[in-house]
Amino acid sequence: MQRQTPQRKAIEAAFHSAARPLSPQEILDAARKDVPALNLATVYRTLKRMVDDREIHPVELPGEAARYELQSAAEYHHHHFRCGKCRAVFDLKGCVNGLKKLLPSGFRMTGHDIILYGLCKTCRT
Amino acid sequence: MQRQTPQRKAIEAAFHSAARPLSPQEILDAARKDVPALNLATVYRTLKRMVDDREIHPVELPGEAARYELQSAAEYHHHHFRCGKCRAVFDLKGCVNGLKKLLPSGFRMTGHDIILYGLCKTCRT
DNA sequence: ATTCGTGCAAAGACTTTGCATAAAT
DNA sequence: ATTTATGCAAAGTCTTTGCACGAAT
Repeated sequence: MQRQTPQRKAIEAAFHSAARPLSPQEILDAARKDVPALNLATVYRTLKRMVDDREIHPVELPGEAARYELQSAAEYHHHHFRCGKCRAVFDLKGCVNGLKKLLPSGFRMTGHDIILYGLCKTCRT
Repeated sequence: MQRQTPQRKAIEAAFHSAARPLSPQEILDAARKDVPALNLATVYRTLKRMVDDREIHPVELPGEAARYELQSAAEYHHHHFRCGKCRAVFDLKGCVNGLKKLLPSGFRMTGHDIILYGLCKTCRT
C-alpha cells in the first residue's frame, strides 16, 4: 500500500500543471515550490513507484535522459516534438502510414518511435 | 593534422568489420584484439575526433548510450531498427511521407528520427 | 506500533579531463 | 625536436542505494 505524502502530492501536482514530459530535475524544481526540502533521490524513487502504479509513463528521446508524462497522455498513441532552442518536449497527435515498408524482409515489427525536431511556436519568432 | 596510431587503426578496423552501429564498449572489446592495452578513455577521445573528421556519425536511440557508425552508412538518409531480443541495431532504408502533418501549427520542423522495434530475422525464429 | 517514505551521503555506471609519458611526424 | 595521442587516475554527471529518522496509517 502506498502512502499519501506531501512529496508525492507535490510531484503529482508538477505533472498536472506541466502537461508535457518532464525530466527528474524539472520535476524537482517544480515540486520544490510546494516542498522546498524535497530531495532528488526522492524524486527518482517516487517516479519509479508511479511508473509501477501506471500513473506515469517514461518518455525516452535519443541521446537524452528519460522524461516522464502522465499515463493519461500515454493512453492514446502519440509521438514527440523536441524544440532545439528551449529544449522542451511536446506531445504530437496522430501517426503516419507506411512504416512497415521500411522493414527488411524477415523482420517483425512490434512498435515504433517517431521524434520530430525543430523550433516550437514560441522559439520560432 | 591527425596521427596514424595503432589505436586509431584498430578502432577503424572494428567499425569496418562490424557494419552496424557500435557502442564505445563494443568498440573497445573489438579493438583490443589488435591493441590489448587500449584504454576506454582513448576510445572516447578517438570517437570524438572521428566525429569531428566526419569519419563516423553518432546513432542515438531512446534510453540508450550513443553508438557510432561509419559516415558512409550515414551518407544516405536512413533510420534504425532495434531487435528486442539480441539488442542489436540495424540500418533501414527509406523513409515515410506525412510527417509534417503531425506538426502543431506554428511549429517548424527541421528533422526527424524514426526507430522501429521488434525482432530481427535471426531472433524471429 | 508498525510500516513505508524521506533526506542525506555514499556508491555505481558512464563519460570526460589533467597530467606525465610515449609515439608519430 | 616538436607536436599530438595514450594510459592512468581523478573528477564530473546522472541515477541508485544503504541507513537512520520521521511521517503516515
